[in-house]
Amino acid sequence: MGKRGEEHQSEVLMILRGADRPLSAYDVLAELRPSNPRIAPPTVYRALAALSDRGLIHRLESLNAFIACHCDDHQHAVLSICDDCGSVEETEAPELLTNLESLAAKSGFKAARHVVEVHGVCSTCDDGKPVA
Amino acid sequence: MGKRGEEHQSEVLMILRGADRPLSAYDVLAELRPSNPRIAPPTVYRALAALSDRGLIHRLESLNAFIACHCDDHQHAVLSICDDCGSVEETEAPELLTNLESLAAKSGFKAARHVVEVHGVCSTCDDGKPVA
DNA sequence: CGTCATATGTTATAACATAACGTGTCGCCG
DNA sequence: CGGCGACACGTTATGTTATAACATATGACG
Repeated sequence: MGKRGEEHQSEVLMILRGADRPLSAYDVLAELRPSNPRIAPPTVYRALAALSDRGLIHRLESLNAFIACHCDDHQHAVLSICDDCGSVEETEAPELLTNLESLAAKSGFKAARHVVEVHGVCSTCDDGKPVA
Repeated sequence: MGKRGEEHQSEVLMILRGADRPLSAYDVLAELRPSNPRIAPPTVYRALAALSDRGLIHRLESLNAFIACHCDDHQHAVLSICDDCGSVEETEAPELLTNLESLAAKSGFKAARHVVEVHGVCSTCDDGKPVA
């Protein structure tokens, strides 16, 4: 089997980069199937976990879905999720996340990982309905 | 059937208040079963959704689980989740969340709901292993 | 060349969540 | 008072997300 794992990772990354919205693990699986008919969920999840560890994708915890990362600073990204069109914006906010850590640290909590997601309506969708 | 729904809500709230760790919807279901043998998942999810709307419980998106809320300010809570013992601390951080909103607003995004969760190790667990 | 450690593939199932439909309750209007 | 319409709740069934457990392939090393 050798390096099939890494090949899956790059294939998954391509798929996510080509998507204009978050994809679930099973969405990715479905896109993988044509070229890899016998692929199974654990393979996809392993590839997603590895890519996430390497800082190449974000997992959207509140959506159970994934997007390719476009940040310089993967660890300090804030994700703005449009509940209307499903698009996601990445914003880098190192200061805010530092504040968050120090806040937690006040009670002796050692932060290792952050989940910062904002749900709302993106500017494009908001323009479509300025009044209501 | 009348008010059975609200009765379920208060029973669910009691269960969550009595728990010292986050409970999944199915954990709650299991605790409801003895007194309500025929209860089904949608009933539990409806009760949880209603309690969440009312600001009485938090949903932990990164855990797919729920805790009772002890905050004054439910909307502006930050949740610190110990990956070691599973305990969760609620911290109120209205300023931080205001900053978060204005950050998102810079690109025209209208925030409606936040998910701010920090994973790490709580002070109690950290004391247990000061070196490693 | 054997065997051990590790990564990957595969099967099966566990855990989480909701769609869709049936049924009871209540208010409203005749 | 009785029927009927709206809505909430219960129930069945199923869809979606995730991982445990085991099988198999690969490569390192003696």
